Amino acid sequence: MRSSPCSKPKRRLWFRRDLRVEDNPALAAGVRLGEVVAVFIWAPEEEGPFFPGRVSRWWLSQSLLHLDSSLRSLGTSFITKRSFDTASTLLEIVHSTGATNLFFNHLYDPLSLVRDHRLKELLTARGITVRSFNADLLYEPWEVYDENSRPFTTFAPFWNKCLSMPYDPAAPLLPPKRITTGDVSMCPSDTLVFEDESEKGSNALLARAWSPGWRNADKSLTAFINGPLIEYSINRKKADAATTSLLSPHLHFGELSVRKVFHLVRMKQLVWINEGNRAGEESCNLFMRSIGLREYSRYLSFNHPCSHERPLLSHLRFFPWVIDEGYFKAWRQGRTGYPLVDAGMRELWATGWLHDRIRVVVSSFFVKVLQLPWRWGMKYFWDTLLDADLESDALGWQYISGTLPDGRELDRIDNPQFEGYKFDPNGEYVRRWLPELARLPTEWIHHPWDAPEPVLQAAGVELGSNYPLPIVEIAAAKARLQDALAEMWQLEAASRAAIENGTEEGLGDSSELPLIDFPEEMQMEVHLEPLRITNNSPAVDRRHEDQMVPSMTSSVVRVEEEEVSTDVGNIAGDSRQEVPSNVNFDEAPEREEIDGGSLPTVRDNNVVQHFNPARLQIPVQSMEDSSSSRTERDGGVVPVWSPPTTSSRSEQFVADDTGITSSSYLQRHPQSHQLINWRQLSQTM
DNA sequence: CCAAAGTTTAG
DNA sequence: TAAACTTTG
Repeated sequence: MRSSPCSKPKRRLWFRRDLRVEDNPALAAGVRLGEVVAVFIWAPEEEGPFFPGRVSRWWLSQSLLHLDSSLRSLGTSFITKRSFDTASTLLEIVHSTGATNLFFNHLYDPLSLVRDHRLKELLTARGITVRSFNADLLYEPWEVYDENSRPFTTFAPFWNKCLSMPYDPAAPLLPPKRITTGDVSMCPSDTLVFEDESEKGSNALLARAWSPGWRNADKSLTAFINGPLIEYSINRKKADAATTSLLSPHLHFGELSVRKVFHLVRMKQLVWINEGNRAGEESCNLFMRSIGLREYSRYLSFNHPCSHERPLLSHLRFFPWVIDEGYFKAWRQGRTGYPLVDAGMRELWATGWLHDRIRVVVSSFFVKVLQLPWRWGMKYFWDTLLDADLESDALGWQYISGTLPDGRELDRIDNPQFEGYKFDPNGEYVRRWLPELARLPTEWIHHPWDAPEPVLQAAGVELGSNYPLPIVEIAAAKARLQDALAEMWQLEAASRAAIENGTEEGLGDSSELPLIDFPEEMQMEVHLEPLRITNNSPAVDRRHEDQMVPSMTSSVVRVEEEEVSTDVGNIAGDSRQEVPSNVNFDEAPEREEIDGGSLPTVRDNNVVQHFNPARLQIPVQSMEDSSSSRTERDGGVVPVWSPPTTSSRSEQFVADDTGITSSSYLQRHPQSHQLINWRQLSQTM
């Protein structure tokens, strides 16, 4: 009965961030149709500045081991390849295994959008059938549109729409019972190295707290749903308790299917609704909302692929960021003088983890009090977080920075002292992570600078010596922020006027300037006590350019013994900008229908993109272009990701008939609702 | 019933 | 911080 090997379709299955065998549509499709060769390609240099950080690489390595053993026990081998060019490596594997098909699951970060499209063209041109699937989202970004068939630009209506779609997210697929392996005798695996010697010690600690791998992810999900979920609505505000799901790293690497999460949580919710358990019901809503934010981050990334490096609201281009690496360093080290902020930063450093609320606190402090460029902070998160996720982190930082239409107000400064008493009322969190303040009474724990001298003495705290005074006073930060915003609006107005007058070189249209790189070695002298800024401090160094992230290697000092070393940033310091490839999207077809499946594609008729991963420049889909064509659930037709049109109408986030009343802030600054005009940008890029 | 005062909530 | 929602006089 066996057909000859030649006539049997041979699938190649390309794993990326879908490291599971359960509910993996690409895997399921492959298994259904023939022999399968499973592949993982490690080409981190292609990620440009977003080379994974130490903890993230550790997780990946563990997850791959786990997947490898699953695949082997199902009957197939798992090929791993070290590569500097995914495309050529894939071609190589295709040839050496005689594969006729390539299956994989979608990714939505800007780099993958471009790379996957290019790969598909490349392989299709060589007679390989390529199919791609949704394994990462409840609904594909191109399935969710508003009543005018345009993409949503704010979260709440987006999420409402997701929750009221005419069809449910696909039900999870069971793992295959057995996988027929393809011939891999000509395709040896490379041994992948994810850590260097200096990182081993720190990584060993991670294994005590975390268990990567899809089966463990599944266990964590079950444990969460049967445990903390019911109290989630109450507990999620506490910085110090393990009451969140802790699923984000599992989700990032696709060890866990969000669709499974969705269906299990909803089943639980129905039970609680039946029991009349309001808190449980609400907990499910809130938890699913945070899953929704993850969905939205992909949605935004798909519709605005530059969101990881450029503000989505155009006026933010004119914000005069404070360029102060001393601030940056103090923030990273947890030496800002604000206990809640510092505790968070120490926890992040020590564990690669941070409670969601604390992420908001430290990033909002970073942007609003220190006024450092948000991309620096995002990069540091990227390097240190176990669940570092480009789309989610870009969404978070843009939200905090006020560069989203529904983000935090630009002129709002949260006071870490008050937030401290809100999220850590007893100071336990601060005491855990700041041993130098451990003996301070709760009354003063979140504002030691106000404490009477005898109290400080009794607690062994010497401000300015073993714990810093506030690096910037809140009142000074407020004043400074007002100045910066005034300057920003002035420049924005000037620029608009210049453009209207046809004086093309609009004043300070800074996003067109090259991003400024920092010198490799920074001669910041190590001041244990960073300069304090008060109301009468001299002017700070401000710049409008959206700067590159400075190298963190050279500037981090050991302040505590437990700070192993600064491997966190060492990758960032390497020069790995050498992955140039010119991408030309000229030939993209209008509509893709290849073996029933296709992936999001990028197309640009006018411009040959010089694709430099270190600085992605992709023309962005305009609101008007959004195709409204519907997608079938699995492997259906996908709208081509279209280029900007020539129309120059700028997108508005209107707060009109939908009943969103505009705040006084918005009345003063209506531009706060206006998306950056990507079309204009892309024409000059 | 209204308005003021208090409470909650936001990624 | 500030807006929306709830409680109270």
